[in-house]
Amino acid sequence: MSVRLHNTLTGKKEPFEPAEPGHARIYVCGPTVYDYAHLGHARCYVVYDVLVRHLRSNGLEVTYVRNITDVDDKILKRAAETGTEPTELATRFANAYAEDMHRLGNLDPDVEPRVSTHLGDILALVQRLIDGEHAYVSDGDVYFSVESFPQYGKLSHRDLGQMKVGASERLDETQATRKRHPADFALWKKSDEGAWGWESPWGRGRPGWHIECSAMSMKHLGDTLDLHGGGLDLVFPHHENEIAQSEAATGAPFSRCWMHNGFVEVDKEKMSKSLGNFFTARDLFDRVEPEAIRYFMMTVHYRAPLNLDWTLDDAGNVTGFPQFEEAERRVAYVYKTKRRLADLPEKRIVDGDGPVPKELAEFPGALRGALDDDLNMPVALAKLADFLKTVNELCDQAMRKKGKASREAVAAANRGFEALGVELGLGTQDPSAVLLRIRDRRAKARGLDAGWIEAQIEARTEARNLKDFAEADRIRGELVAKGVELLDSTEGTGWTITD
RNA sequence: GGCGCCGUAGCCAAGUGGUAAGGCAGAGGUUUGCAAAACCUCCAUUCGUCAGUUCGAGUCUGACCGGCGCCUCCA
Repeated sequence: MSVRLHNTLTGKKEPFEPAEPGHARIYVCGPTVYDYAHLGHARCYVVYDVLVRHLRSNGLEVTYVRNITDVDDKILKRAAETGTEPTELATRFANAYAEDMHRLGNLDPDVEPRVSTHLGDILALVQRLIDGEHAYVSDGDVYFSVESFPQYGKLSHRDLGQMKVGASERLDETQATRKRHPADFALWKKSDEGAWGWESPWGRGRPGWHIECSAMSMKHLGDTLDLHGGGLDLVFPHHENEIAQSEAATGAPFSRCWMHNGFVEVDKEKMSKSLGNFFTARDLFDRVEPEAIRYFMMTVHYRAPLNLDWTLDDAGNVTGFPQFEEAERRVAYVYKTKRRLADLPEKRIVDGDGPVPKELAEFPGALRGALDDDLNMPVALAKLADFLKTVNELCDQAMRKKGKASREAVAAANRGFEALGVELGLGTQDPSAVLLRIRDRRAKARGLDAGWIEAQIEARTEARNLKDFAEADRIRGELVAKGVELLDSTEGTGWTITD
């Protein structure tokens, strides 16, 4: 089975085959580090993380490059507003970003190039475009001439003549007067004396937004990439411009496949920094297990919009995120099931006893099959639901009086959890640690003290031992009223917090 | 004006032209001192509307209604 992906360039699902058999070269547009990563970023990078994991599990060697834009006018602006040095600000948010990515369970890219360390490559590429008459110098700026690249618009399927110039009402008037064509875009922007900038053959300045990705991707992956990814908002102009400048420079196709993920939305509107309607990943980490955020990102197909809901109190404060809470329950279910399986007593496991349930045996393949089909993560989660149900059934059976589980079935279940981690990056943590963290976070949110709860449980256990069920139920009723759910078992009484 | 996306149960959400996955919520049940957890059963004759193509359409075509994105800040 081969991986099929939707290619923005052709608008179709196509088999993904790297130019060099067995080795995929992938570039994903990373963030501009002037603020914390929000849920839109989280979604994007979880999507490409799953892609890379899946391609690797299919036996491909993957070189995954994801840049960090640490030189940009937004950084400059934010630095000025906050009285920070631009470099310092960028470093701070780049570090925070790395931490957020780790908490989301994303693997590190193989290369994480930064604009600040690739100025030489950028200058060389700009010069090459000028030499090839695809770019021109204008009053200290350098612009790419879109008319010099007849295929301009092929990615976003638009025609230069039919685009409404200034439709976004964001025209830069200074630039407009320096351009030959309104769609020409800056490769290099003039910086004032003393302002953030670098020396160049055209004077002191800084790179335009698009040129960095061309320069850095070609430097680390060569002239032609197998796949280039990013958010849907990058199709135009960012990726269109990358294609134009790269292909104009090299004459080679820039990327063989283009992949774009849909937005996280709020009230059906795109979540974005400029609209101010965003929640940062960190805001959410305080409320739910980071893995629940990762899980939530997989509940919708990556190209479809993902609408976010939350609840408010009378004062308008955010009280909760139902979708994340549901995702957290599912993540807890994954770990509870994994722990049950691991805790099956050895004496309950017997050799050669009965067939392995097909939901267990077939799960790794089902997971791969779902991801092969344009990274269909919702289907992968549906297969996961079937798998977990069957694992619990296996455990239920084993734990019944005189119950047994076959060693083969247990082994198949373990292989299933392994596949889950490899493919989706879920369920790889220590179950008890995750479950305890979830419980403690919820208890804290309700202002409950674990010591007090456990003292209550002890009192109840004593009452139960004396068969004083009225008292035992009274204590439990009190705890339930506070959101504490008790779980009696042969090993004692555990507790969780309802949400 | 141009390009593109979406509309599936109370909610979320998959769905190669062959007769509606999965999750949440809800209803019964197994289990339990009672619960919880876990498991089992049930829960869309129907896929925004109307036409058309087809033996057959949620899936293809057209029109319409409703929502959204992009057209040089964006993941």
